[in-house]
Amino acid sequence: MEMESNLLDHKIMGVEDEKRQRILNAAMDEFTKGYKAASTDAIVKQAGISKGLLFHYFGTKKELHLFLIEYALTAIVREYADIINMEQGDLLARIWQMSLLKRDLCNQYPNIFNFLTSAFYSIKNDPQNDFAVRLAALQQELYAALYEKIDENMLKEGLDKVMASNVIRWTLAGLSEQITSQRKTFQEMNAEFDLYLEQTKQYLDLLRQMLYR
Amino acid sequence: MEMESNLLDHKIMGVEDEKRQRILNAAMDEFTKGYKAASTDAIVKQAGISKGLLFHYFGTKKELHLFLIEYALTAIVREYADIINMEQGDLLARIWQMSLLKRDLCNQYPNIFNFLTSAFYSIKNDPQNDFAVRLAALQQELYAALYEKIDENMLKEGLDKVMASNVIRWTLAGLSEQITSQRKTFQEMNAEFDLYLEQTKQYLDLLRQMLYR
Amino acid sequence: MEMESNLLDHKIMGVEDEKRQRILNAAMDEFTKGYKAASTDAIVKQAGISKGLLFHYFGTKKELHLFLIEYALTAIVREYADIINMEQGDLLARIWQMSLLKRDLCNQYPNIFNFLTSAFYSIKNDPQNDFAVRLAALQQELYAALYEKIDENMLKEGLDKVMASNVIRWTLAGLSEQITSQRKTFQEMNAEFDLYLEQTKQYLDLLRQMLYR
Amino acid sequence: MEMESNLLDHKIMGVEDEKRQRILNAAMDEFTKGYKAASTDAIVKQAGISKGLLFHYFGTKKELHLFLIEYALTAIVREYADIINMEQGDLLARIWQMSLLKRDLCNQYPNIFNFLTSAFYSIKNDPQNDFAVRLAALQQELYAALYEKIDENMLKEGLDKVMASNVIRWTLAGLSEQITSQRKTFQEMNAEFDLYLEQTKQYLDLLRQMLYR
DNA sequence: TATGAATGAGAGTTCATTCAT
DNA sequence: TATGAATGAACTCTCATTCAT
Repeated sequence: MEMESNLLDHKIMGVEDEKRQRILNAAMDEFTKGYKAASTDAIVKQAGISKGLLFHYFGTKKELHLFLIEYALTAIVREYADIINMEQGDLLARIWQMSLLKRDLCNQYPNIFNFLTSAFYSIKNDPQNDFAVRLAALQQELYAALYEKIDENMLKEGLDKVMASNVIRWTLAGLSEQITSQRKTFQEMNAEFDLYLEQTKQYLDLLRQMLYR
Repeated sequence: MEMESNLLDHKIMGVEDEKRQRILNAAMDEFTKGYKAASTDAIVKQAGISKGLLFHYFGTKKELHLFLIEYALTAIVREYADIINMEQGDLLARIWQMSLLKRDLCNQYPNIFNFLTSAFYSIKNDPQNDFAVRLAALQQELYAALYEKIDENMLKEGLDKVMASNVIRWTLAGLSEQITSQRKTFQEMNAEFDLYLEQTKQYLDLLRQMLYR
Repeated sequence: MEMESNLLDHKIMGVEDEKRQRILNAAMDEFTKGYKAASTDAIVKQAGISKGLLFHYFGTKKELHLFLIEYALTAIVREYADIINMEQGDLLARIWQMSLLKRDLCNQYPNIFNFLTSAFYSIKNDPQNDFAVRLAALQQELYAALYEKIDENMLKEGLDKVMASNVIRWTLAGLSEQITSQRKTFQEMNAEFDLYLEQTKQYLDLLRQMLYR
Repeated sequence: MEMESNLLDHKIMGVEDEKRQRILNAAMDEFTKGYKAASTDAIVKQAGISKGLLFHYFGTKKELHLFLIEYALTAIVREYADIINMEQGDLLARIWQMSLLKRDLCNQYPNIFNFLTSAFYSIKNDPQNDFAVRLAALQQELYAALYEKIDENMLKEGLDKVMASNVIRWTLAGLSEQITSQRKTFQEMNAEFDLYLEQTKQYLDLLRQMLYR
């Protein structure tokens, strides 16, 4: 996962922290609607900057979108780096660690996961975008790093490793989507984070009973 | 599920079958990109009709979109009606029945499931759309009808009924999305349907082992 | 001079004559200011059409510009075709023929010569435009066809053929520019055409005395 | 020719020589593209100063343009002052003197003649610009001073004085434009200056034979 | 003086929608 | 019904100009 590439060289990285955060979050929020449906007007309005400045930083709407995707992926990879590198073969334990870390990430970028889901969707359906291939590869790599390092010996006899990790992944994804599907303000989200953790725990327990020896 | 409402009164229903099919499928294909990204030009081109005719039938792009959603939901409900009404408490068995029926549905409307997924997504993220509430309710109702009629006695002791059905639902959704994520032509899709069924069977078996007594 | 290429295949050629004329003339007028300074708003306003239609016909402002250049060159070549092909070695006589033909051309496209002068200028100063090379070649070819077929025996002893034709060309160009430099409405221009011819005749006489035996 | 007006009062004149030269030349280069096509960004970049400073000196892009025109005209008038005032009635001899002086002028302002040609063009085609009238007058005055003081007795019998000076002027203008039409770097231009002089000499000889007794 | 980040009016372009035929 | 040329509001993007430092 050598993502960090040259993100740090980007113009926007020279901007003061608080402003950058405002711009990136405004853009993530808006792009969650889908690339085409997102309006640069809405972004600058929410970020409290002028139209010109956004394009001064990012050149085009498309470049902004691609930058955001790399930025979000990088942020996640950085946040989860320890877990990714950990030798822990207990996938469910690793997922629990990840859930705990989510709070920090969502404090900084409340919409980061919804944005990425939407971005993968947008790009998948844009056949002209040759970035799609690279992005799919990155996503695959991230999934592999997060979900596939699983110790087969912990699973019930005869359980297929890949199928098991898929059931786990899809269940967690479904739960996550169910919870964020109701649009919330940032405060509400923070308030409910404990609820989210509680539910995650319950599903992880269920999956543990079902899949582990 | 009283979906059929007044769909039959719609102008398009008076059009000859083959042409209607062409129009609806062209629209589903295009709207799968997302509402905003879909182009009415592309729809009429693929359907082989004129711009004016499309708007003669549907009034506006938005009405076309909403009509399509109701139409697709209705088609699914009609196809699955027997299963929905069946007293069969074995959810996994019901899902298997549903999978078998999918082939017919996809023969008529190759893109119907992708379209609906995309449509729910588009509408969820469009706060101005007051149809969103009604649609979410319909979706919820359909999920309840399809996934929640489950005989508790078949589940392992102490297993929460709702959680179990969620795990099942999310797993099947994940599988479905994984398979259709590679864009295919219609012929390819048909060819691989058996593969899809085979995989579905394996996951259903796994879920059965996990969740049933 | 095989200019006519595929101009006739262009969308705009399918439009009714009078409207096409209006659009092309409006565009020539406006582009005479220079490419950048020309406003598509001004063009559609003068042509009495909508913004959308202009872009429906030509795609982009740049394509419109290039189309106009080819169109204007083609019109001139067609108008002067007989003269170009004529075996007449008396350049001054040929130029007089051309002057007489100008009236028809300017009746159809009042600004065609000013537009072309401006267009060559715009393109020469746009280093990114790879059309520049082809255009310069076309211009060169046209000049050669019009000005360089000169019978050396008619010139005074020892007179360089190329220098003589240059003096003629530059003098006529200077005269033409002097006359059109005062912006005129179409009616005025037509009214003064006889004046222009009169002056042309005088300069041709002068050049004849100077250069011919 | 009372051109110098209040140029010396202008802010820019207080700036150190070398820097002023850099700014004026950068602006001339850029404005040669035409007023609208010229970018203030490109000017400051080439001049090596900041955006703010340019506007501090000149107020607006338009003021900069007008200043440059007056500045360039003044520079030419100053350079040619002796020739203008000289009682020499031999126009061709005067033009030869002017050609020799051009080298110095082009050493200081490599693009000055191209800039002025372009500037006259830009302003002529901008009907809103009320400076156009005054500028045309200035240009006319300069032409009169340079080209029209011609001793009729030197011309061939019956030759119209004005027509003769026009032929001379237009021929020289055509030659000049032909030579500078190929974009050159400053070094190249300097290198070819002798070539330019050689050609000028040839055309002047030709004109002398044709027009003089 | 000198900077360059920031602005916003205005430009080119798109596309859902209309309407004469 | 059926067409597709025509419209114009809304979008992305540019660039002369301002201003806090």
